[in-house]
Amino acid sequence: MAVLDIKFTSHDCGSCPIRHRAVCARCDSDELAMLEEIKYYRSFEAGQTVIWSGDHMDFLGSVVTGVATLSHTLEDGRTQMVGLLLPSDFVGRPGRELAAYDVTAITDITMCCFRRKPFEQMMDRTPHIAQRLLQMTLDELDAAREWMLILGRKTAREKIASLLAILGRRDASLGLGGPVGDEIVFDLPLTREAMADYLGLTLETVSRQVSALKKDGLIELEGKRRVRVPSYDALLAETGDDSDGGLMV
Amino acid sequence: MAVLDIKFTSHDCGSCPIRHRAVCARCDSDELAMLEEIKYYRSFEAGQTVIWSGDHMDFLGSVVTGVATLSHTLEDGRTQMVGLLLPSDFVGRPGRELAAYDVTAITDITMCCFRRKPFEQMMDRTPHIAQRLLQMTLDELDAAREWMLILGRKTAREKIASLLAILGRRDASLGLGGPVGDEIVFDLPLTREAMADYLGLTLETVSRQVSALKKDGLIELEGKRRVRVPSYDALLAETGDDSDGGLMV
DNA sequence: CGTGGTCTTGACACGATTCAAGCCCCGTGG
DNA sequence: CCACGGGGCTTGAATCGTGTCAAGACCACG
Repeated sequence: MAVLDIKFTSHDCGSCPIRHRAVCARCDSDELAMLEEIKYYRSFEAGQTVIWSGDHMDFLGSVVTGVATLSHTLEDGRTQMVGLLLPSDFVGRPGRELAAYDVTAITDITMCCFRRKPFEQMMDRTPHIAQRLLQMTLDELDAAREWMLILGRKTAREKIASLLAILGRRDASLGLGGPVGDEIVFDLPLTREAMADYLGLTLETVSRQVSALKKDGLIELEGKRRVRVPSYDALLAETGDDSDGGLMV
Repeated sequence: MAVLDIKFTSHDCGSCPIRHRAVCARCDSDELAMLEEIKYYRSFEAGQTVIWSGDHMDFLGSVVTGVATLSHTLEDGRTQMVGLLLPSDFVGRPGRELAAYDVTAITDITMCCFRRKPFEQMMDRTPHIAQRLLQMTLDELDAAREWMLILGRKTAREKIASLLAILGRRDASLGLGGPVGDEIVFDLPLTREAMADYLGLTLETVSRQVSALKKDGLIELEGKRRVRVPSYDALLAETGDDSDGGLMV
């Protein structure tokens, strides 16, 4: 997490760490200047709720640093995570005033927030923002569908393996802990309970299956939150996906 | 299904039954004329596969009549439906050449197909199409997230009740079988197996829970495929969602 | 050194799956 | 006209995986 935990304080889009991946990725300098007019930063500590489902949202925004979650809760307390928000991910839906999900910071986070009305007006005028948002939304939809397969059809062991594979793939693509053979190492930004809410399991089952994968030599733990995967391919074989990798993008 | 089963043969967008809900909804007459240039119709019979995951797709398109599904299959045969495509729903992803999911007709269907390349060029030029596609994609993402909650956290009984509530809500919104009290009646376009693939269950469990809901008076069946719900509110109470209706849109 | 949060492990219960048998309905062919 | 066959569906019995409840370990922090 070291890289992601740096508090981002500058107000200059030019030096923003998510400049080229967020909703503003395609904007030119004029458009960025307009965004600077309507944006502000907010920070939340790990564990804080950013927004409650049903709340009025007067902003839309991007996660700049840290990790947050989107989740649904049933009245009896069962909760299902429906989105894992990493740096550059977008929060809120243009045209919707009331939040549809709970948003919770699970590490300390910084968000870049745009005032709703001017942002929506800007979306209508500058296609670059809408184009990028469409691309990001299509990516999220793909991720949601892969996730649905995990929730609906995989065993507990396959679910854990899939989650670790997804997190590992992401960190590998960021170039943290470069590839040595197909070994990968990464930090787990989720508690056992958050993993359970992601996967539709109980935290006890998560704990048992993590232990089982460890016993079988598929993963090693340094502390509770740092994971070493000696063979990424061996891990993939435990996900139940097609042998070609499964995680088509 | 009577209304949806009508074969649509005209090539004139003006009289198209999904003119105002599909990806072309915002297009003006000039834009429609351009679409007419690059479109063609295809029909598939119930049970036919429209596209296999991994196939090259040389078109994008909309379901005009009938019902189709999007699904993932694991190598050992477990399958999870990840999309239920109703008239006006869009198939394919701009910029992606290879299909990511299997598309299957579950009733006879008609599709309005656009040749890929010219459609993608047109998307870049005319914001009306991209705007509408963004809106539709955001709706699908919401549906996928509601679906994830169902898959991850609901019991078999709640899953069945939720699916029936979703299908009933849709048919009610189309004004078929108008509201009498809160009774609704609708056709079930899905087999027990398709319902199972939707909900991450086995077909036996689906059958058992449908029987249980029937025994408890929450639904009545006329034949296997026509459902009467005497009280929609009572059905909602079985979904496990918040009492306020849960299905926020 | 105590406290609280997080995680692990065990024993047991229960809900969903699996495997199997048979029903219902409709279309086909004798 | 009826027998036959098959697809879709239902139901039962046994099994298995995951959830539930409970106890305790580990670790950071005051």
